[in-house]
Amino acid sequence: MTLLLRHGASLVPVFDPNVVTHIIISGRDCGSGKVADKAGYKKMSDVPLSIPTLTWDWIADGISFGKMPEHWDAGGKYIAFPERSQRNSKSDASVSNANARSTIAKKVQTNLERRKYRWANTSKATVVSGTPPIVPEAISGAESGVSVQCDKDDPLAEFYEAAAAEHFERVSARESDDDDSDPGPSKNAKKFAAQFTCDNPHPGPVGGCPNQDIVDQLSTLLDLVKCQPGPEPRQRAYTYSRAISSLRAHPKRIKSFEDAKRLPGVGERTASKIMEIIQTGGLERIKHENSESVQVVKLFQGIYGVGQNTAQMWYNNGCRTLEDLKTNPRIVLSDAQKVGIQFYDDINDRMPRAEAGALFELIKPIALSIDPALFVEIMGSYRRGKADCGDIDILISRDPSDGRTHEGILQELLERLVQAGIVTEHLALPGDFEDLENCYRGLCRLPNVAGSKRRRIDFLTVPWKNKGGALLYYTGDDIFNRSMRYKASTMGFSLNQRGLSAGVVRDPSRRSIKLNKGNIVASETEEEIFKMLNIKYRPPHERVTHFK
DNA sequence: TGGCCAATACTG
DNA sequence: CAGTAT
DNA sequence: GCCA
Repeated sequence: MTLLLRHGASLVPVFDPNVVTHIIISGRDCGSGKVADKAGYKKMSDVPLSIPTLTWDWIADGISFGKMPEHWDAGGKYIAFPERSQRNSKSDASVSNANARSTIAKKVQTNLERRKYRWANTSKATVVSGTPPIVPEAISGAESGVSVQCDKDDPLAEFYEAAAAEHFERVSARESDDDDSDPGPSKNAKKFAAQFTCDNPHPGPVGGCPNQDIVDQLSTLLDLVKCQPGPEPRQRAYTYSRAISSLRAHPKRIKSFEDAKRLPGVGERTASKIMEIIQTGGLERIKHENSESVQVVKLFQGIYGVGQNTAQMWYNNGCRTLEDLKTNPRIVLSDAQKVGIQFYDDINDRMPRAEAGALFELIKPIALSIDPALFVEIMGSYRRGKADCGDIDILISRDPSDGRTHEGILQELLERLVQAGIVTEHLALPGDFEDLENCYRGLCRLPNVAGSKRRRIDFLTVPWKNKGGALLYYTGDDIFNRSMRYKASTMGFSLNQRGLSAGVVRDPSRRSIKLNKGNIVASETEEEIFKMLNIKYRPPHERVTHFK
């Protein structure tokens, strides 16, 4: 230590990335975790790369040479944690800006060529003659037409009330889970049904929720918490979302702390927050959490392929804007992330229901033209009847009773979709197209529509016998899924996209660890899975987020 | 105080 | 394997 | 953060 000080170094009591220029590691007993911890980071990867971690040798050599070695990283001789610099600094020389940008488009193709599969030329976006025409009004009228459509034409509209009624009983009676202990119609059900629409803006005008302001504030807080890394914020976020659901479902205005606390999923802390919102109209906590770092991290997490950890790391490295990411030579973007940045706004936009429908109506005939016996279904929020969709999920399967399967279909389909200018970029390709079960993620757009946005699209293929499990799984919504999975696990089952398994043996202390995989007992249809779990069947539009 | 929000595929 | 995504 |  004294040696360092004598040679002009200064030691700081508290690690501050703006002050500290080097981290010197002495002794081999010092693991990376320890260093990261000292610096106030969870992991070494969180430490800004601008601050080198060097071994004591750097000091020793520096002193013996009379001056510090110029290139501390030359040969990696003094690097204390090689794995840290490796992933990013490797690119220092290789990636220049212009280079990086111009390769984005090409990367997609490289991505394809990398695999052993053959693809149509992506860059040729001109439309092929076989493309079915788009019904213009389906698109152009989408903006204003949706709400109207839901009121009048939407066959799903009538289901909302029933769903709302059931929901209300569950919440008010504190029923446990989705099981079907039917207490009979409640007289409040109808009154509540009218307000349930605030939960789902689609069927009608928003604004009927008596606690909308509270919901909004808590949702804001939820958003801020969600982008923080680590399991704790994740749990808190889940708690908030439960409280919000509960609040949304509550038919009456919350007036007191006791009112709030009575809601399932609302405890002391949240009740206090609710009171603060009622009294002041806002939440101090939101201002507190909404720091620059959180905002930037949120921005970065909007990039496909960037999660909490990567976003935080980039922030710690000094990046603040999307431009920074493209410019900073230390940042190495994956192919998917490049696409994610290029179409940042498109991808983070939701599409009108009509657009999802139009895309599906383009895609389905193309799939059927390959094999008319295919089962092609759109899932996700579209299947649940939502008025806008974040992405398109398409399930493909085929009844093998005639001895044929859907093997190889996905690859063929994707080639045609690329050719037709519908699928435009790929994000993740299946490991093996010959498999009967695989998943694809990419971007698509409406061809023939000037300025149509890129939309996220997923294709999933499953063996016929798993069709029900997959449908259930990918139709969601996520809270509904979790609820079902949770119930399944408490009943000794396990539910995944392949179906419902029985005889699963779990580690008693850590239930997530399965000691025994069990056997699938229900999977071909959604109905049989519901039945097996003793849950009354719910059509997709009733699988809306609700508390238990 | 510990569990909850699972289970699985692709990327690098 | 860690991170991300569904 | 909530709940058993």
